[in-house]
Amino acid sequence: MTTTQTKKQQIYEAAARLFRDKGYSATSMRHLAEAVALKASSLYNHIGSKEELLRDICFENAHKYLSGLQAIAMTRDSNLDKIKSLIDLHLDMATEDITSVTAFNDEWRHLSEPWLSDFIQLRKDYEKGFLEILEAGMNAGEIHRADAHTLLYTILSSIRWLYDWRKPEKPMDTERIKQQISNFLVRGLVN
Amino acid sequence: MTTTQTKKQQIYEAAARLFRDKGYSATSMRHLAEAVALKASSLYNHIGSKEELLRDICFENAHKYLSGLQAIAMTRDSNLDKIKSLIDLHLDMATEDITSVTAFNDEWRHLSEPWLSDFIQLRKDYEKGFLEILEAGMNAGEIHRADAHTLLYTILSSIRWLYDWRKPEKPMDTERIKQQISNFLVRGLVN
DNA sequence: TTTTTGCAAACGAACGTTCATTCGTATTCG
DNA sequence: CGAATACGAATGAACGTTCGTTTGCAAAAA
Repeated sequence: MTTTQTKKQQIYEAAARLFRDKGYSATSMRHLAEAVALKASSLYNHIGSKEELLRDICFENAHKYLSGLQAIAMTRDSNLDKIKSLIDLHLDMATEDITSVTAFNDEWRHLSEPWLSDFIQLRKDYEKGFLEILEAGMNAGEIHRADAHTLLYTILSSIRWLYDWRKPEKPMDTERIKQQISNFLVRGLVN
Repeated sequence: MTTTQTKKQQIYEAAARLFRDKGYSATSMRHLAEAVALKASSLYNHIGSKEELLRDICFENAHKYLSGLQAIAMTRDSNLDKIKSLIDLHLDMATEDITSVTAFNDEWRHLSEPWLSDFIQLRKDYEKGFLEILEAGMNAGEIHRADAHTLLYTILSSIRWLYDWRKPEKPMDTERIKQQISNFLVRGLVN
């Protein structure tokens, strides 16, 4: 059974993919319309504006990351296990929705005020929560001591290629790749 | 003594910075002109076109990476030491020229044919050389066995935040950060 | 019938670029 | 020397094109 999508959903998915492939600025409404078999003017029967598309995509993903972080933070797991869960969260988001994550990492800068400030605040909140777990892990002797900011950004960046990589030359086993990345990062962290 | 720059050099540097901050498509010639205290039409006394700027920046960096790789590959170092040198190469490029590296990693996709194909070929060559060293390191038992592509892309991505990160809140000790990133990655690689 | 959807046409704005012209400063020539 | 010439650099105006978006109206769905 192929799940039926509303035209609005189709537009949002096509927009996310185009924003990823060409970037927000290089994506025109006429291109987007073509991707969903419409004319540009018809798009406005379903959406408000081009920036509204970007805005919704960015904030939807930001909230996914934040709620994922909060769920992990309130468990009773060890700090190392929390970090492993966070890495898994990023890997899952990257593999399950390879289009939208780029918006969260790259295209948000094309937001205009006041949403730009709002988004930056959400990102800061996320980083703060992640940093606290990293530092707690260091204080507990679970992970190698280093500048937490450096570790955080290195971890976040290292997963970017998964949704950034455009050449699906082989449908490689996603689970295997995820585990290898996780292994690699955790080996670099643990004491 | 402040070294005197030609207007052309100023334009290229401003362009690299704008391409990094706003992206190629969102950077207008009128913006760029303002950044070097000119009117848009005056830019064309010094440069050929907007895309020529992108092209030169992309290929200059691509060749820097490739020559760095070749120099490292022909040494008699162990494979692990070669990988350490490659990581250092990326860290050095990222910290010494924080503007242009983005072009190499992100903005090259806005090139048009035939330069786009040429650039992709250069990137493939680079990846091939890096992969060979990684695989040799695995065969020699120097680094942990895993899918080499996965390791390569994870390493390359993990360094991106250095030139991507826009908030120089503290002038943190660059050498310290570089060493911590290198430590983190090498710990994840070694057997 | 009322509401939703699609489209052609058109809007002002911004885009990269070209053009004729001007200004200042060297270089050449009488 | 002074006058004539050449040239690099900067500019405002305008070009054709594309941009995001609006409008008015027809067809389809409810």
